[in-house]
Amino acid sequence: MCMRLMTWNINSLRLRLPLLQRLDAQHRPDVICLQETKVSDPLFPLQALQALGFEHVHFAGMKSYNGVAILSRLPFTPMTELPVWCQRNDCRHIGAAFETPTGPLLLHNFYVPAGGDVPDVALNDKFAHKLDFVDEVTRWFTDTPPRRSVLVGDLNIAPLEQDVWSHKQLLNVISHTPPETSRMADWIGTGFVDAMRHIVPPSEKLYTWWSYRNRDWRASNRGRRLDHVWLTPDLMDRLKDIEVLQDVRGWESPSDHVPVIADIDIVPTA
DNA sequence: ATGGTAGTTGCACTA
Repeated sequence: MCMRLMTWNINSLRLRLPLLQRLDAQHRPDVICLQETKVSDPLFPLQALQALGFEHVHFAGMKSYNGVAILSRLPFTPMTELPVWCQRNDCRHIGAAFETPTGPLLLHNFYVPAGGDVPDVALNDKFAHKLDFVDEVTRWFTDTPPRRSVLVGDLNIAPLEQDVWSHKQLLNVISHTPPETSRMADWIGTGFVDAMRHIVPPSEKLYTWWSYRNRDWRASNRGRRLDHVWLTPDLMDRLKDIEVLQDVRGWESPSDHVPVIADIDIVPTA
């Protein structure tokens, strides 16, 4: 038996509820981690999600920007002792603790700051915030090394050459600059494995995001892998498959990110 | 060197 986990930057939960319903019907995820819900907590569409079968829901949202949510058919305990990153309560991280037949499983759902346009911390506060955010998170995982953990989300960094459509042309474009990719290496180095690249070799192009600003995203295919699934090594033998749902980018009124599904076996071996 | 599109909001901001 597998836990089917989906992560998706939905870019407005209320606007794209119909897409979420369609995804649910087609893929039946047990747990969904959403980013950029863009809805304050009092306006969160809890009943619509519970009607889909997600009885257990944890969310942190604000007006207009950011916002993360975990929707689950399985019971979990929300993490309540997580740090406030960069002294801002801007709704970029929540977590959940599951009990499985093979032991506990901790789930982190992150929305890392995008970082603006200019890759210079002296000129761009948003870029400075992005780097500071990753530094703080890295320090925290260094101090509390992850065990039996899954970390997913829109991390807004494409770390490898084949995670972008043109390594050379994007080296000075935020999401693929050396200060970002080196920080991501340090972050994952606190104790995670890049599970997507365990399934799809690093020599192959792999994207989860295509800009709205390209007229024909499929023809130009100028994508980036900004969304990630990381597992601690003690869970890697439980990873059965990962799938990037690229077709969803071509659905009616899509998000600019597509969902990623991970199947994790949670039943004891004989 | 620039502009291209989308969501939320309220005539600007973020991505």
